[in-house]
Amino acid sequence: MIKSLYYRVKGFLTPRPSSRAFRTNGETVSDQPNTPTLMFVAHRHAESRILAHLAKHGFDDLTPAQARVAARLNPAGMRLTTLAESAGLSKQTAAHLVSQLERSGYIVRVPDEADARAKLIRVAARGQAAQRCAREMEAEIESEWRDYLGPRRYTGLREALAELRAITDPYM
Amino acid sequence: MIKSLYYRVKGFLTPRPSSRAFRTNGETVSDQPNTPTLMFVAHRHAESRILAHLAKHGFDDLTPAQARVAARLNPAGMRLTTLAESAGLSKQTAAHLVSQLERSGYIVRVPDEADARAKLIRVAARGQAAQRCAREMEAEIESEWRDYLGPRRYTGLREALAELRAITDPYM
DNA sequence: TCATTGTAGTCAAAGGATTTGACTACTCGC
DNA sequence: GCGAGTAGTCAAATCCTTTGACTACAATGA
Repeated sequence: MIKSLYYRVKGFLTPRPSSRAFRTNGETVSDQPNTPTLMFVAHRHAESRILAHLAKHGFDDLTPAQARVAARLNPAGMRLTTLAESAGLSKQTAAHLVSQLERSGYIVRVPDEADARAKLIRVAARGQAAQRCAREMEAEIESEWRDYLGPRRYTGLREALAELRAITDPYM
Repeated sequence: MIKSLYYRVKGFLTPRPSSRAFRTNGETVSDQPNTPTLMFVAHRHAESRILAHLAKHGFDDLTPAQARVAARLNPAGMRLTTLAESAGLSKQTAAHLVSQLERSGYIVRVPDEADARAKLIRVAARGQAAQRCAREMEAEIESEWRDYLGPRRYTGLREALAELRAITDPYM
């Protein structure tokens, strides 16, 4: 028996409500996509809520791609190539988004003392404010997830995802 | 003590190796991003491998966005609106991608008997072949992840993700 | 020292993806 | 039938990403 398709109700193992097809208006839709797709769905949900939260607090000039790349920046400063690699973008795409973020006042580019070819991308005051704003919603979402799954399972989820980085994140 | 930052080695609780900063060439990079970002990283890895696998087997005219939308189709047929909603796209974007997929022979649009306004998007033979091809790599990735995390933790990951759909997937 | 090789970042053009707003055709409930 | 709502389309504008070529500086080793 495939255990994961069942759950416990009043002491019995019962098919999950989600394991039926739904929307049966002439079309049928199978459920439980593969694991990567499940990750995509949850990520998209979180991202759009964070973006909406930012927009509501005055950071309404951030596009999704800009926000995604800005989320990886730390105050200490980062090189473009490192940023691109960590965000999974080409240097050109990263440079394009960084230029937009610079124009909007979220970041600044300063020379890198250690290497005259390089520049450090630093989070400006406005960028730090945006990061704080984003972190508010992130915390809210994570606590919703923790409440829904329970602390034990939520921690397990996070740890499993963190460890998967070792075999999925080319930046590591 | 924050438990999740520690792991068990030879009976002791030890800081995770990943909880140091890395890339210390003048820049520092903090690690362990938030949970949604961890999901994003793993999903991106899987998606690009699936796309590469498809390209290697003759499905090299699929763009990422096309593949993402095609992955949600089932052979029974689906309406555009349903597809758009399930993929998290606007109707217009979905229609655009579906037209491309139709031109490339992956899907066909047939009238919906139940509603003269609607059409059913059906996966054509080429589309079914592509879906089989994609599923090969999906299975490979899932089994790698299972091997890496162990069956127990992998199942926990999958179940947690599946249950999160209830509060993150507007389509459900 | 100087030539070679490689890395950091930029420019520009092309194409792909997505949104916005307006529109037609059809359905459903009253 | 009539009004409100739904399924899908058209077109324009914008955003995102890739490709290829390029400049400037760094690191290596003869």
